[in-house]
Amino acid sequence: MRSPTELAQVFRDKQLKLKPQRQLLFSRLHQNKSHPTAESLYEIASKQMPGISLRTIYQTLGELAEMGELQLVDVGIGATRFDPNTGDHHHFVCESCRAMHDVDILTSPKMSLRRGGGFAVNEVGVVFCGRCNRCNHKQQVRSPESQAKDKASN
Amino acid sequence: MRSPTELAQVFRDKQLKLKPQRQLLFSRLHQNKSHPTAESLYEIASKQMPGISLRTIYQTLGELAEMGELQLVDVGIGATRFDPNTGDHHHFVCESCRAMHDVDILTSPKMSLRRGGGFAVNEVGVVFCGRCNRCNHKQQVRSPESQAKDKASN
DNA sequence: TTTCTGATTTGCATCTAATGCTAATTGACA
DNA sequence: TGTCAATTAGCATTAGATGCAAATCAGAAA
Repeated sequence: MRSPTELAQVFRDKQLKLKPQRQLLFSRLHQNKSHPTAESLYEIASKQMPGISLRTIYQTLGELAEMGELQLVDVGIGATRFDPNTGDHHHFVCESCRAMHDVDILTSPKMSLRRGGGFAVNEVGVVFCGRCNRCNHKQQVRSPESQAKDKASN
Repeated sequence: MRSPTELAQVFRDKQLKLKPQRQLLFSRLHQNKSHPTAESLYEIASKQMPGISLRTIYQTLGELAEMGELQLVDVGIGATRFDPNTGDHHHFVCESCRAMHDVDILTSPKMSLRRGGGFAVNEVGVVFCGRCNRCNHKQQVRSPESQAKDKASN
């Protein structure tokens, strides 16, 4: 995703308005490596701009995605994640805390270009599931409360 | 997934009952390569057993998945698919008709075992997106009605 | 600066997919 | 045949997301 300043220019060029809600989201998303959901962005944005609507978050995220500024990542568990890193890469998801991390591409180009069974492949998504570093170090039996705590601290 | 007969035995051994609803689902799932959703199984099952509950479909699918007889495939668009092929393989999804097809594994074992960035990887899911054979041959502009028709015929 | 207008925001209703809960039913064994 | 726990089915509820319409407002034009 481009910088907030660059995005502002893009929006101006397209005759789109630069409301403070958008600018806030631009800045919260730029170089954000946490793969936030709409809800988590809503919480973050609400701190700076109480009263901002969740609907607006969805709206803006959708627009940015459509403009190719954001990558949508949906691994099937929970909500869609939004990734400002639009380069060629894949994702690791921790089964325990659900944190998501970028994984630099390691599939061979052949894999992406492969045609098999008559399919024309446009995209290849690879999702690695497992336990992240942090969760690996907490191997004890965990209470649901402490798991909830984990989740909240992401 | 094992055959309906084998499954019946497994269920008996576990003191689980063999209601006709279950037996129907066993037979509809066995060697089913269509990657059905709960809803689509519901439609199919309803034809043979009008009045069967969608809740029962979800229930039974969940049990079979927990027993390792079914693989859950969730690519983030629409509902979870259920795959009786529990072997090591991946999936192709057609962006146009949403049909899903098995793709025999082509990731190297190294990829599955890989550890990177401190992650302990348990599973690697690869999803290929594109256009299937059939949809590739219908490149004309399509009306929403004809697309709906496609969807219904899966 | 003021006016105007269409883009944005927001709140609410709605939707899909799925699960929780409970009363009623029933398979299978004694 | 009777018993009882497993199962079913219906209904409520949830999470995540989108559709819609009224109110608001950024920014161009006057």
